[in-house]
Amino acid sequence: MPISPLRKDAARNWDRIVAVARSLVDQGIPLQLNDVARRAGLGVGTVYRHFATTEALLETVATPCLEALVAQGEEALADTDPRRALETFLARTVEAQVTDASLAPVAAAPSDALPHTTELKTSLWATGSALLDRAREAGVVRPDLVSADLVPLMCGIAYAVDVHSGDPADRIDTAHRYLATLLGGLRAVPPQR
Amino acid sequence: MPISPLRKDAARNWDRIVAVARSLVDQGIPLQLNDVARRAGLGVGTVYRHFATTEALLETVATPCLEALVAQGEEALADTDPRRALETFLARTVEAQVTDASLAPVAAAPSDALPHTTELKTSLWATGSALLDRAREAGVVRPDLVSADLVPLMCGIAYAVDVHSGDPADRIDTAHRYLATLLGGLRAVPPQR
Amino acid sequence: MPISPLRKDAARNWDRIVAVARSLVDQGIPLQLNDVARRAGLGVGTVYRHFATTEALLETVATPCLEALVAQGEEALADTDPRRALETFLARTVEAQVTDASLAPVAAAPSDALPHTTELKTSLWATGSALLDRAREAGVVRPDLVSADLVPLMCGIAYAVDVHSGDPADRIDTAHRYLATLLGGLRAVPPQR
Amino acid sequence: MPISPLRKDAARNWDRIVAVARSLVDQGIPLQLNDVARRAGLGVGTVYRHFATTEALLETVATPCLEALVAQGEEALADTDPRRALETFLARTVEAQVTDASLAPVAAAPSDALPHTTELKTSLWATGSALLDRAREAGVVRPDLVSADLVPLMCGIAYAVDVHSGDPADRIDTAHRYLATLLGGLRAVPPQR
DNA sequence: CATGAATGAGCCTTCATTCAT
DNA sequence: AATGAATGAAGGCTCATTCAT
Repeated sequence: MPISPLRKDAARNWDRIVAVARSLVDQGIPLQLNDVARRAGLGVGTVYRHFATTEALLETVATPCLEALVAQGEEALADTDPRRALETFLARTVEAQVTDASLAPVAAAPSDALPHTTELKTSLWATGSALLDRAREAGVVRPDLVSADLVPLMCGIAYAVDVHSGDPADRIDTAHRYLATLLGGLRAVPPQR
Repeated sequence: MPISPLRKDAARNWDRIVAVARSLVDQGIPLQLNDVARRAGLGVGTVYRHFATTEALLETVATPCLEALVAQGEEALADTDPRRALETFLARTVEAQVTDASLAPVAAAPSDALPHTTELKTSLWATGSALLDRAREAGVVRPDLVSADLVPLMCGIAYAVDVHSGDPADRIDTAHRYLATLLGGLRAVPPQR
Repeated sequence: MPISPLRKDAARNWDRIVAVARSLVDQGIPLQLNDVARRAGLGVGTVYRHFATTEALLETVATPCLEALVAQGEEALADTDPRRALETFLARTVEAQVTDASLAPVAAAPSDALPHTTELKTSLWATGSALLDRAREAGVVRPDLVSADLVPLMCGIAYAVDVHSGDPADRIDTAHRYLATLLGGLRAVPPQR
Repeated sequence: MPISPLRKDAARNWDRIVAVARSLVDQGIPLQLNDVARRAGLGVGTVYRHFATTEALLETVATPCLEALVAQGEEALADTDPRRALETFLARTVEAQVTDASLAPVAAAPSDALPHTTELKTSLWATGSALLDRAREAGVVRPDLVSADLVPLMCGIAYAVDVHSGDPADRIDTAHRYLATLLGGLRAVPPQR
């Protein structure tokens, strides 16, 4: 949502822009501010006023979903079973990524256009980190995986689902299958044999 | 290498182009046929004559590496330990991907520019498939992973390594760590608890 | 200062705008009304209400300096030595131009945005003209230079100083040197030889 | 002229571009590569291929004139009268500047787009410098003017002529008058009084 | 009076591809 | 076969000015 309260008409334009961007993202069409402006029936300048860069717009599109994930992270932290807490949280994470095309690029980006995005990502990272630590201490995950690996691995799974590219309806199932496999390996396996 | 025998000068040009492209790929510079032509000291037309599209050139650059992987697949098939065979083969696969920037896009592409690329990829797929089947029959991998998942998962790991983006020298280690985790999960784990 | 009495708040805005513009001019940043508005913490409309064009604002910024020059012109007219009167006046003129970046464009402009600017420039022109005439009658300047040449020559010197572009601290010295040279030539030199 | 020999058609385009640019310069219309392309009936890319920047095109337009000046510099150096040599050279210089609008910006620019331009400017500077030194040694110019002042002063005169802005036909006369004045001052004048 | 959102023409630049030489 | 000039659509971004609130 816009940082400072906007005039009603400006707010309507802001909404339109984000809506158009959302629909483009959903159709897999790359965001271009000129294009967004045209489709929204607005001048380019208007779009640039609201979103200085493509990234800023994309992050704005992704924000609601990131916020939902943050909320789900809170819930996971409340779960007393360390393994279930971690696994549920990661499941929500990959589900979101394979469901909403705006997330993957935002998650993988090394830097953010909007401070708010950074806050959300930091919060998510902290949650994941806490959940992983707790699980590790409980001895339910292998000890050589660290919190800095969580984001790459989740992005990797989402990417794998993209590469798999079967029926769009199967994306979530595939994601679950891949995550389950990874989680199987994440469990504290003594290097067998 | 070029499919049909070329005149000697044409062959030299072909080599130059591929060499330039290889060095660009290694430096992380996106391939552009104009650019390649200039750096190779050739006309654009010459480059287009040899490689109709950027993809064709990229696949050509990737070919030796794919061929090496095919050879390693043969070796793996000769290994009598089903699990070790599979795991070794997958390890070679991800190592190649994180080492050679030309592979990831070729591996992930749903279609190929060159028939030869398709042959190599098909061969690799068949090898992976055979190794996976054998391992599954031996009961050493979980039964819900099918051969169509191998490529996506390997690409996913390579992507995860990219997202991790630490010291380039650590890429192989990171790749091994991620693969080990996945393989841990790949092992025939009874849904615990 | 604003022509007609303004409401107190309007006057405060006017002051802010001019102050911001002055600081921009001093930093060599080109005036843009949008930019000025933002830096002044005002709406663009407010700035446009006060100053219809960039030129109007620039002339307003230049005004105090022009007024000071007019005053110095009065003093020069009171000097009984015709040559010294002229030379001192011209010295003040170029010093002002190389010191205050708002002057050069205003001085060189063939037309003005503000009537008051025209008045000041006319007054300065008249002063220069009178001083030149007096000097010419006294036989201390060459006869082929006319009052219409004074402004161009002073602007030319200021421009030459810009082109010279050495240490900013040397600008005045350079200007003096160039003016001295010109004045040397201005003196009633019989085409020697 | 183009550095390496061009194909006939390319040469024709090069000529067209330069001709269009020349006519724009003569009409006082600012050069814009897109605009030049349109007027020349060529694609933008063609213009960009020949001239990477506006400055490069402008310098190309100015080149013949600069070359002529260089030639006149050679002649001046052959003149045995130190004062006449210097004064004639400077006269040619300002005449060129007020006659050809492409010169002033090129002369005043602190850096050049084309190496050839730099060569020409360097050569001119050296010539002016030599002529000035010779004149100074002969005691016919004041000692405090150095070669680094020549370019600024010539540019200043040209600028003064622009500011004067009378009948275009009078520009050369005005330039001569201003130069004569300056030269009068340049002569070795003991600080009189 | 003040605001500042909206406009959109206008400029710049890149690059994949074609085709005359 | 080789060349490389030409093309021009496409995309990015800025900024002076207007006008609804």
